[in-house]
This record gives sequence, C-alpha cells and structure tokens, in this order.
Amino acid sequence: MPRTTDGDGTPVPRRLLAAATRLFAEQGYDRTSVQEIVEAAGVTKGALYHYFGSKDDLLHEVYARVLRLQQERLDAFADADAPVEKRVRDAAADVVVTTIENLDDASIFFRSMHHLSPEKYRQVRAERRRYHERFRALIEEGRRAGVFTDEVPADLVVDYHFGSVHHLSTWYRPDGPLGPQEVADHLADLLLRALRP
Amino acid sequence: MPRTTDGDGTPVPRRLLAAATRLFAEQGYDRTSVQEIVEAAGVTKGALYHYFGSKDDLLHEVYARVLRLQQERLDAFADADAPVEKRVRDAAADVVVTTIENLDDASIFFRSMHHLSPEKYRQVRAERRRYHERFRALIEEGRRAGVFTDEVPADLVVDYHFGSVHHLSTWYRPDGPLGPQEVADHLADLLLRALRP
Amino acid sequence: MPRTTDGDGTPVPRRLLAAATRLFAEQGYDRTSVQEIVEAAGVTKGALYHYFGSKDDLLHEVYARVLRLQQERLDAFADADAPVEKRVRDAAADVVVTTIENLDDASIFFRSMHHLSPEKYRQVRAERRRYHERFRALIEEGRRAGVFTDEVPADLVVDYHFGSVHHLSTWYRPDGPLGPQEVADHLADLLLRALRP
Amino acid sequence: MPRTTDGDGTPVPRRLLAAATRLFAEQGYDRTSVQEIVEAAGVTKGALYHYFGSKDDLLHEVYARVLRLQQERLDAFADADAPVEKRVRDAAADVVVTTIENLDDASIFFRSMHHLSPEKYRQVRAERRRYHERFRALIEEGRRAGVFTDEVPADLVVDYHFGSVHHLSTWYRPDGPLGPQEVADHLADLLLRALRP
DNA sequence: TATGAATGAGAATTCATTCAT
DNA sequence: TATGAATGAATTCTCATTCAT
Repeated sequence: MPRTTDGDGTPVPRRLLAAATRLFAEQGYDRTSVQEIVEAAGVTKGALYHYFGSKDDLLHEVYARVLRLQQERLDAFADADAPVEKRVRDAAADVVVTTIENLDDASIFFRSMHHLSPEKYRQVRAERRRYHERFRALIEEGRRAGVFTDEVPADLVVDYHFGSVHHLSTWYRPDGPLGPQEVADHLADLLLRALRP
Repeated sequence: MPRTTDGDGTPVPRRLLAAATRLFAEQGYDRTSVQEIVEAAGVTKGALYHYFGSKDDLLHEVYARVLRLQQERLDAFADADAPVEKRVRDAAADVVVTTIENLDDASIFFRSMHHLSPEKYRQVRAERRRYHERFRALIEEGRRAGVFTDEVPADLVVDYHFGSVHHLSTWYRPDGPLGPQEVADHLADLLLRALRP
Repeated sequence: MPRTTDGDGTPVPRRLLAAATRLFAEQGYDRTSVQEIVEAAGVTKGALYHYFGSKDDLLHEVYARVLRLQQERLDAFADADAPVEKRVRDAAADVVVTTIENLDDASIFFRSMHHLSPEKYRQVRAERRRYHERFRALIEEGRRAGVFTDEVPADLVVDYHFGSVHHLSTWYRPDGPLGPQEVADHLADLLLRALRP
Repeated sequence: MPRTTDGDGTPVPRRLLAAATRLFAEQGYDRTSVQEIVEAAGVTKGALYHYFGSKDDLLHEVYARVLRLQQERLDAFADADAPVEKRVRDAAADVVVTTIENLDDASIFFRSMHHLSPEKYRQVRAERRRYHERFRALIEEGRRAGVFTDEVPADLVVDYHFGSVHHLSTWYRPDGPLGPQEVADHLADLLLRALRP
C-alpha cells in the first residue's frame, strides 16, 4: 500500500493543500515558509516537491479550486429559471455566503494573486474575467428587460459589488453580530437597491 | 553643507519614502529588498537606517501619510455646510478620486497591512476605525433626517462602499475609458441610489 | 513476457547506459540527475536501481566499456606483424579515430573520472595504466631498434600523444574541415616526426 | 578600519579566491559547496556574496586570473627579439612551467569550464581563442621562414601541444622524477622535433 | 550624516536512494 | 522485474540589520 495517506486517512496532497491554505491566509504567502507547510501537514519537504512543482504551484492550486467552485455556482444561479431580478439577487447573495464560508481562500485570493508566476497570473486573471463577464451579462439582461437602471456602466456595477465581496475578509468575523446569510442578504439588497431604475 | 538633499533637491527621507512606496506597490512589501529601495533612492543602507528604524518603519510612514490625508479630507467634506445627502455624495466621490490619484498607496494599503509589526498594525487599525466611524456617523445622520433608508445596517453600508474603493487598485487603469472623476461620480451615485428609502 | 526491452527492442540496461552516456557528456556527471536519465531511457527509477547499484555505478560502466574497447584495439595493433614504426603509427592514429567516433565517452572520461568512488577510481586508473604501459613498450621497442630517438623519456612521449587525444573533445567538431581519419593521420604524423632520431 | 583583512592580513576576497581555487582543484566545482569555501576562508556566506555574485562568479575569477597571466607571458615571449625557432621553444616551455607551477588552476581550467554560465563561458572561450591565435601566428611565422614544416595544419600543431599541456594536471606529480623545467624542456623539444621540415 | 563590509539565520529547491507493493 | 511515493540531508542564495569609521 503506497503511503499516500497518513494516520488520519487524508491523502498527502490534500493535506498539504489544506495546510498551505490556512497558513497563506493567516500569514500571507511570502511569510509562510515551505518548512511550515510541511510541518503542518506532517510530511517532509521532499513529499511536497513530489506533488507540487513549487511553492507557487501550491498557491495556484488553491486558486484553481476556488475559481472552479465559484464559477460553477454562478453558472447555476445565472441559468436558473427565474426572473432576472431574482437571479441577480440570488447570485449576488450566494457569492457572499460562499466567500464567508471560505474566508481563508478569499484572503489569499485578494492578497496573494500577485505572487503567482506571470504565466499563472495571466491564467487566473483570464478565469476571473470569465466570471466577471458572466455576472455583467446578467446585469445587462436585467437592464434590457427594463428592471435595472442604465445610468451606471454595467462593468462598474459588477466591480462595485465584488469590491464589497473582496472586502469581506477584511472585516467579517464569524463571531460578529451578523451571520453569513444575513450579510449576504443585506449586500444583495444594497446591490438591487442601487440598480432600481 | 549637509547633504540632506541631492541633485534634485529632494530631501533624503522623502526620496526614500517615494522609492519605497513605488516599489512596495509594484512588487509587494516582502518582495522588495532594502537594497532595492536605497538604490532607487540613490543612497546607501546606512542612510536609510539613519532616518528609519527598520523596513517596517518605512511601510508605516507610507500608511501614516495616506491616513492623515484621507482623514483630513473626510473631515472637511463631512463638516461642510450642505445637506447631508450632498455631503455624503461629495465625501464618497472624493475618496474615490484621491484613491485613484494615489493608487500606489492604495495597493500597498490593502495588500501589505498585515506586514506591519503588531503594535503598528493596531495603531493603523485604530486610525482606520476613526475614519470608518466618521463616515458611518454621516450615514446615520442622513438616516435620522429621513433621507436614507434604514433597512441596511450603517456599518455594512460603509463597508460596502469602501470595499469598492479598495477594489479600485485591482481594476482601475489610468488609460481606461473612465477618468477618476467619472468613476467617482458613478460610484457615489451607486451608493446614494442604494441609500434611497 | 519480461519487459527487458521496449518498443525499440533495446534492453533496458543498455538503454539506460546510452542515455547516461549522452547526458553525462552533455551536462557533466554532477549536473545530470537520476531522474533525467530514467526519463531519457523511458523507464522509472526503480528500474535503474534494479540494474545498477548507484549512479556512480553507471559511470563506471561507461568507463569499463571504453577501456575494454581501447585496450583491445591497442593490443591488436601492437601485436600486428609489421615494422614497429608502422605499428606505432597505426595505433596512434586508431586511438584518435575511435576517440572521435566516441567523443561523448571521451568527454566523460577526462572530465568525470574524479567522480568515481575511490575504489572504482583506483580500478580505472589501473586499467588506464596498463594501456599506457603497452603503448610505452611499443615506443621503447622502436627506440631499441634505433628507429626512434631516445632523447626524450618514453613515458613523456606517451603522455604527449595522449594529451592531444584527450584534448580532442575540447576542439574537434564533426562539421569542421577535417574528418576523423585526416586528424588521426596528422596527429600520428606529428608523433612520428617527433620521434625521428 | 573596515575589516577587509583578518588575522593574517590577507584581504577577504583574495582569501576566498584562494580557498575556492584549492577546493575546486581538489574536488571539482560541483563537489565543492559554498559552505566549504567560506569555512576554508574563515568568513561567512554573506561575505562571499558581498564580493562575488555567485559561486559561478568565483570560478570565473579564477579563470580570469590564469588567462591574463598566460596571455601576458605568451605575448612577452612571442615579441622577444630572437629567431622564431627560439621564440616558439621558449613560449612552449614557459607555458609548461607556469602550468605546473599553477597545477590547481590548470585542473580547474580543463575540468570545470563547462560549469560557467553560458555568457561567461563564451567570454572565456574568446580569450582562450586569442591565446591560441597568437601561438598559431608564431608557428606560421616559422613556417614562412622555412624553419618549420608545413605538412601539418598549424591549428592542429597548436592543439597538439596544448593537449599535452592540459594533460599535465592528470599525470604530473611534484614529487615525481622530473622537475617543471625538465618536463618543459622535453615537451618543447618534442614540439620542435615534430616541426622540423 | 553617511558608508559599506560583514553577519547569521533562514529561504526554496534538488536529489540519490529506499522500500512496500 | 518494476513502480513511484517518500525521505532527509545538502545546496545555493537572500536579506534585514549592525557597526567601526
């Protein structure tokens, strides 16, 4: 039996990824040493480099997972069978909830992107762009349907909302007065209010 | 003649600060070496350590300058003699304009805060908090006056707007289609729209 | 069916040896990783360690093959039925031709010998010595026959010639103006000229 | 007083260079760690990287010194006021003597050149080429004067001789039967004998 | 005020080798 | 015969900071 798992049965690559995610979020990418990661994962450096080409690679994997997750959820909400207003509200609230539920990934996302190698950076930006475009298309659909104002450029509206999503990792505390769903509802509400004609 | 200035007449500490600001913004705090900073400023390491206690100190000075500037401007707009709606709109737009005009500082701000020593970090957070409170007070004033909705917590509204301000350094490009003032007007407009009762 | 051969029918050990020879020559022994060798040979590390005890072993095998080859050829030329002058000339030219035809082995030989384990190093030196002695005996035979000068120690003469042979891998280029045989004839000629009484 | 020297008064860079030269010659470039070098020189790693950009740089400096020395000596002998035969003999013997007197440098030279960065490698090759050309010009001068044979290409003659010079580090032992000058005289003699018309 | 040589701890990465299967 | 995950030690290099001058 290849020792791909350890005492707890979790495969080594996943253990490494989990440890890296937590540490990158807590201390930042640069402040986290490979040594810390492997210690937290309970393996040796050699094992890390057996599975990941570099520290940078590890960061990229964190991103890939988040990007995939968010894109899937947005697509599901956007393609739902409901009035555009509701679809926007649901999608806007959902991204808040999932961001709060994965605050570590979010911190990393908005703070460490520039640590990726140029090539991987471009790749992440491109996927990010796709996400942005999908959301913008939704806004424009509502605008054409006459339920949203067209006084503000749709791009700007998208960045407005996602700005607040990114910002969550700066101020949101699990032990604060508002739960994820409440925050999500409020932020989606602010967006919809701003979009009223 | 003490050589506090150089060919261009700019005092050494300011030259160092300018070089550090640019480099921190371009490469991040951790990726910027003290050596690079002193080379960019045209001085030697000894000089840097003569004026600043540490690399961390340099970062703190960057923050101090931005915080002071923004607080002053917010106070001025908030204390103006005008209807609360206008004061909120003006303040909200102004922070966008000055952020765009100092995008380097902004990048550093939202990306490198966690590199400060715990003590300085607390200090910056406290000043940041004062800023947030002042803005929130303005929102609540409008709310009491009945011109703003009270369906969303004021704190959340403030974070909503500042989220989009932080986000600017991620997407704003000087050579893009919108100038600073246009972006500012749109974003302030979105805020005011969301606040409509 | 044991998979000692692959698509091309070449047995695994030979494939490994060929890959190692090429890579050692191109990059040097230390710069070549075991991983590179097994990839070039299309096998895995386990296979390599099945056939060879260590990386060092692989190097030793390369030597063994060359040494055996050269000794056989020298013996053949030296034992031929011809005047000593001709036998020296033929042997001297032949070692040049075979060296040029195996330039990779030659590069390795003169650059990587010191990477062998002490024990294998001694062994190679001993075989090398035998080769040297055989050539020297030939020179002395000619000297006793009065066809070669005895103004220069025979050992030195041998080293003189083999120095130029070793040097071939430094300057000889297959696409240069001289073919292997031409170079060989010239170098043998230089040796014989020097040996004229 | 800056601590550029230590107990023995030798400046740090020179101490490093001396240690590196000895270790590279003894063990080869790849087998010598930076740690060993700084320990042998009695300084810390930081000091090494203060003076030299990389381990490769250190190797390049070793080369630069040898190349400069040999070129100067060749030029002096070649430009002397004497018959061409004598100038060739003197130059040929001198390179043997100085090579034996700096056998460490020579070992490094012919064994570690390929460890240089491509750029530095080209540079060393170019300087090496100049040396070769100078010697070749001398041979051709003698040929035109009718004192040397023209049956063998001059380039080949030069490589013939320098092959034996390179080879010295393989077999010459200070405690052997022949002193540097004797070896030099014999090897120069072999060259001149080969060149006889 | 300012220099720049020197430190020393720690960074990421590589690699030959082993071993359970 | 062969796999490939895992080890652990070693490698080169970086860097904030100090300090004698």
